Amino acid sequence: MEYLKRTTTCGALRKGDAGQIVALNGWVHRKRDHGGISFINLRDRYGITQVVVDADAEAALKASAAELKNEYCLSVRGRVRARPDSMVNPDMPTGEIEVVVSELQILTRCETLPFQIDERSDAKEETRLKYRYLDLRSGAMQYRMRLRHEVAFAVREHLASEGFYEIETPTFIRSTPEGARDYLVPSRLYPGKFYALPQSPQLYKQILMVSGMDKYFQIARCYRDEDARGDRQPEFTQIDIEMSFVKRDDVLSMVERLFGHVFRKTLGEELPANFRRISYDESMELYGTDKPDLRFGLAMKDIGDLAARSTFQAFKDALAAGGAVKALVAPDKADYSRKQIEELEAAAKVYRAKGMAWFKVAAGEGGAAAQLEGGASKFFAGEGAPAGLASDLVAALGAKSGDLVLMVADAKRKVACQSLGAVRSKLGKDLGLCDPKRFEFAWIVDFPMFEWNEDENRWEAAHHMFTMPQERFHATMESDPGSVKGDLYDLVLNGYELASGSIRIHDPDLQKRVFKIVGFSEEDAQKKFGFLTEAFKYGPPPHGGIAPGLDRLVMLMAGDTSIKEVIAFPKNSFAVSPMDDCPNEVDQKQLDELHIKIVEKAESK
RNA sequence: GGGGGCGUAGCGAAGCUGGUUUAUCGCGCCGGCCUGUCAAGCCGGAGAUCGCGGGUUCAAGCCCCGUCGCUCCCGCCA
Repeated sequence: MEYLKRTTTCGALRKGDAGQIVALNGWVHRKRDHGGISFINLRDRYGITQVVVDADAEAALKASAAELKNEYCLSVRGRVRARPDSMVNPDMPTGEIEVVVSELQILTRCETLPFQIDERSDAKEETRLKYRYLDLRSGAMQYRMRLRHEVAFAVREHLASEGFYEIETPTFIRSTPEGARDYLVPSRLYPGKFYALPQSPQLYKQILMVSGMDKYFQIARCYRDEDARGDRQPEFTQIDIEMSFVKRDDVLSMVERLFGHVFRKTLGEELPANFRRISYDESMELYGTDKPDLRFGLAMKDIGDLAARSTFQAFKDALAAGGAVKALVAPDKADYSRKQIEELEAAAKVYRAKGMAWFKVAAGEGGAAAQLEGGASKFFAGEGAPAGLASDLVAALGAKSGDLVLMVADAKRKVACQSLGAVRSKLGKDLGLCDPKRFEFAWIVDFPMFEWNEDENRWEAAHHMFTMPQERFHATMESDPGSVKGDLYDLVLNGYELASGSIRIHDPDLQKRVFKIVGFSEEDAQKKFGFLTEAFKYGPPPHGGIAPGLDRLVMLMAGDTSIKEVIAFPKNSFAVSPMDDCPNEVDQKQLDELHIKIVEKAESK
């Protein structure tokens, strides 16, 4: 049967349209049947319009209306009517009008839903993913998909305006070492050989610079076979960018302009022209992480000197072992219960802290210096503690009466910082300091170039092997790899790493030295990256780039905490798609063609 | 690889220390009433092998063992 095609959408009609005859297509969002009269909220992507089957409608029409259930797909024709003043719904954009139905077609029917499609639906993620097509009908998901589209569009708009070319790179590439596990694609034509799906287009974009493309970008799908997290999926999308003849600050300001445009266009939000910059070392010392949430302060302090004067053996041992003692002031939280403090300690222990010490600050009597109370106070103010230590500590922390002080010591400086940093994050959340409507960007710069791998007893690249070591370290690179800073930068937003990038090495000799430090022999380099080193023999330009994560960006803009919310068809935490039950077995014939044999894992115990 | 949490009707939850029960509640669903609702309202109804398997017990949704699934985190991963 020919269906009645819409003349407008469910979000379009206003008071001025009264009197018009219109046709609408959409889904029954809700129905209210009053016996004589019935109201149907008809929904499409553009909005919701109330359509009315009046009491004096003909019998056949009333019969059709009586049949309607949620999510039936309809076509209706009717006259737009201004609602009487008392019946205007100010919460609906179309609330001043309704459509009086003269013709109603049920296009398709809908079975009882597995969950309700509205703002109140609180179905489990598992169920939502299985019926993703229904979940995507909800207003919240429609908003997320629209925002994602608009962000991607604004990215293209802005980068094109700055002269970038969008260039596609292959998704079947050769497997390269380092980084995450690759997803592999077997080759039918070449038995025993495999393509890999790219973890990122890193090598291609550098080669495009050698090709003189000058400014490249791509909204690129990336694949990493690692365990999922709230902000991680096996496949995800990066706004991949690379530029020639630039230095670090050129890349940073380009990104500041890009994000400024994107936030202005999509959220109407004005970002600062420049984002603050924090060195990696400072970020670790103050916030215990390289991706601090800067919507709140609660910065940590180093109290090593003061802890050394205390009688707290655990602290002194940590310091003697070359570690650190870090402290954090929770303002006005002296009323925290034992249980609340234990919950904070649990957060610290996740990052391998052995414990968390604390004390409360109370007013001294008669204007005397502040008193320490409870927990570890006796080590600073008790018997045997040096006179004045307590007040020195309170002064150094800038604490006042009524504050709670939290401390973590560890023989490893990083463990102390990360653990108390986790406490800081939890405190920020618990105290409601993480307003999802606020966007606090920062650049983290001066990352270490190399990290010592304790298991393998060797240096490895903290970022990747093509990162430029900062020039001031070129002379001492081999003698002291640990102190070399790379020309590296991360963009962080509200506690998430939003982008990561670097200036790359374009000098083949320097590249060889870096390979050597991370134990990558010339033969290895030749075998794995031969095409790149070969390309770099032919006049490569100085270049650098960055790759903001589109999923995380949209997630934060939408106020979500999982990128699954802003991906149309995500995988669950076990890399499975519950809707289509993927991954799944394939036919033996397909395996045969690919020369692949499945070997059952032997039962081991 | 490791740790925390969860699994009770289509959905979301409650169910105390194992026992006065026929496993409770809200939404949804089915039937009826209702002319202005917009999370409509009122009356009635159906719907559950309490994830699965085993064990302890006079008695198990609740305790024990195993197993499957989901979720968050550490590791891993830029």
